Amino acid sequence: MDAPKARKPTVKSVAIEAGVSIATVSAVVNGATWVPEGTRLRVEAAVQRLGYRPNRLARGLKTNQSYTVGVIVSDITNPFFTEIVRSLGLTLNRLDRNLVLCDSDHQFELGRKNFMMLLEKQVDGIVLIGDTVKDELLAEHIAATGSAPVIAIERDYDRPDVSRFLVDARRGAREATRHLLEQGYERLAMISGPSEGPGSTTFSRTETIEGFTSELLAWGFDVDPKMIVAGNYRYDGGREAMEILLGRTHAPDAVFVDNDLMALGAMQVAREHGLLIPKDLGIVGFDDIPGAALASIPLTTLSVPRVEIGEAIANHLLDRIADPETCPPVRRFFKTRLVVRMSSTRLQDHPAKSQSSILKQE
Amino acid sequence: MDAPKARKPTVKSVAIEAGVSIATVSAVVNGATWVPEGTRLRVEAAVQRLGYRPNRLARGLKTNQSYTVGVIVSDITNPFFTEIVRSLGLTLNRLDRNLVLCDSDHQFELGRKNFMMLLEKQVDGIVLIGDTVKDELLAEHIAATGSAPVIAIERDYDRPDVSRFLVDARRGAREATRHLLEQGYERLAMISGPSEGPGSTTFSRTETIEGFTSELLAWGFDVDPKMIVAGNYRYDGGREAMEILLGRTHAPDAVFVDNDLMALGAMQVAREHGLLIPKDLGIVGFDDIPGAALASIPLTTLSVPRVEIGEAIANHLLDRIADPETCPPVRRFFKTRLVVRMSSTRLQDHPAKSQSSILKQE
DNA sequence: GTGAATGACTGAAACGTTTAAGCTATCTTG
DNA sequence: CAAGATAGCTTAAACGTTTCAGTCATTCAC
Repeated sequence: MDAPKARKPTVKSVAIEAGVSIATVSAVVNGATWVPEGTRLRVEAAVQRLGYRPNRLARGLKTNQSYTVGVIVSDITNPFFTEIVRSLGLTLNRLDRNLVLCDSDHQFELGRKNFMMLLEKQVDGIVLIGDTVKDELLAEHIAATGSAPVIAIERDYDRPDVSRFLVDARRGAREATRHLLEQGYERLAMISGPSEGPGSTTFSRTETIEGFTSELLAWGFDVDPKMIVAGNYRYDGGREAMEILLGRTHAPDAVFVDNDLMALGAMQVAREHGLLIPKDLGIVGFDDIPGAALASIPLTTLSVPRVEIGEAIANHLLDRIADPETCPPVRRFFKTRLVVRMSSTRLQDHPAKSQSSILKQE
Repeated sequence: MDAPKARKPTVKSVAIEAGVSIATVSAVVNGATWVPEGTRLRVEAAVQRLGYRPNRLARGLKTNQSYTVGVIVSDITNPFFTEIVRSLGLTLNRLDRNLVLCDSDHQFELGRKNFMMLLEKQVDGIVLIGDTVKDELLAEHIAATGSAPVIAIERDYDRPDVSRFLVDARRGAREATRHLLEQGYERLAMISGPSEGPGSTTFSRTETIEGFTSELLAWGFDVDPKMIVAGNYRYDGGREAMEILLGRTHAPDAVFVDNDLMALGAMQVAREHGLLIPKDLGIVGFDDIPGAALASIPLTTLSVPRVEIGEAIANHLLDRIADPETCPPVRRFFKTRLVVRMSSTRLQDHPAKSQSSILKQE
């Protein structure tokens, strides 16, 4: 009466079509070597004819591998994270794996939900970007048998069983601070990550603060804790922090900011206050997101090898998945590179420097 | 001798632990109503004790739903796409679904690979962002029985079975063009998407060109096809296109650009050529990415409701998954909103306008 | 010409779920 | 009190794979 309610083709239908057993079909599909040319072609023809595609869910159930890795990122909108995720995803795709993306929206609660979900989905590995997954969670679930390997970036979990891919933020911070001092700035301030809640436990936060203060001390300055104000790693957080700094009786003449998003916000506020950049105020950011170079005043910043990090994570993860024994967790560091742009170059006679205040608008 | 090689707990282990059948465990886990308080608590206790978490792969295999939707995006790095994906992902998470992200890197070949992979992974739905998935592919695989619903944005696939969430780019383009003309610009040019290859079949590309030309014609200008040059929707493409335009004997005094990334690139080139923006050259972009407002000269652009689009996609997709009959594919439009900033306001006496050329640097 | 080895293939169990159908004891109803 | 309904549970078959242990010819070594 009506068209035969065709179901999706399976190994079974292919087997029947090709006149072999399902085991043979499976062998052909998975490229076993023992199948002779003749049968192989017969099976392949059947596959073609029926448009058969293996069901990866079923395969995963049997082989206990989902060929999927999960990523939990606190905010995919942060260009720094976006590029890492992209590089990671492209590399995984190349290696025939998929990436399920969870944005935890800076919330512990979502981070938790995402983490659970990924485990239930039997992901082969988990990449944590940001610090919205608390370590209790990790403790609880890595201890469980057969857990997927975990790689964290941006957070130095104190567990030997999670790999950490970190940026040498302390060295970077010292370099940035030194640069500002060399440019003749004298009242340095810093805008860092939040002091509590999500973002407060990032590796970068503590390390940059230490780098900043130790460099200042090395130059004989003393460090006023009031000059280190907490932001939230977002644009508006940079704005708020800068407002606070400019409200101080002894306002800074330079500020080192823990990420570019906040640096951009801070810069904007400074200009709204009528400050000339870099003359009245020097700014150095962190991350070197695309927007840094394109800002009204191009932003001096610490560049981080994002593509390299993404690829390294993917490769390490797959190595660990393949054989956790021969590939133990690592704690690897990536170096930053100071990219000097206009926002901090008071000494070199930059053509635009003296007039930059004219730019302030709105 | 050695520790009992504990496996991951399953319904079975829970059943044994609680002294009931696996069917009962399943019932409790899935919140069936018929299980009396007593047994329910007993089972829940067992779940707790063993740390049981259902295996979603197995569940998916049985129920034929993976609780996962796939996204293929031509470049997640484009902030416009990033925000849509984010909104989509957050909404899906809220509805207890995951999102597997595939970046096709502007390549048809990757788009194809990703599409196949997603189908094999039995995703419940596919969202196409960009045009790296060719329609032959869709034709071939949607025709197949039991295919997942597909939603496209940025590309108006000519198939009644795919939902399309589009931006009313023509109307937007007309509004942008009118705005430029009202500001007194007279030699308008346009930078659009690529004329062939990936990007060339986006809805926006043809629609903006039509909107642009029809508005010009309505004002009595005639349209020189040479004044519409193809970019690639990326920053560098905007730069190249602008170089071409500025090389023309009759260089334009205003340019409407099909997306902000290219607009930013174009703006940069114009300034490197010593042009004053908006005095010598007016620019209007499309998308209103965060960077647009923060650019050296804040960019006039057409704002698109990204968060709303992401949410709408998620909701529609889940409706379609739940019941394809009562929820047929749709073709929905979203309106743009012209956000006027400095890059195009020649008439209003903007404080910074006359000096903006000073800014050019590097 | 026997036994072993090889080549080509198949049967069936298993992976962890869901779910329809069945079963038993108790409760209702007339 | 018989017949049916219901509550509370279990059995077992699926879902689409992979894979291990066979099977059955054929070939090979001696």
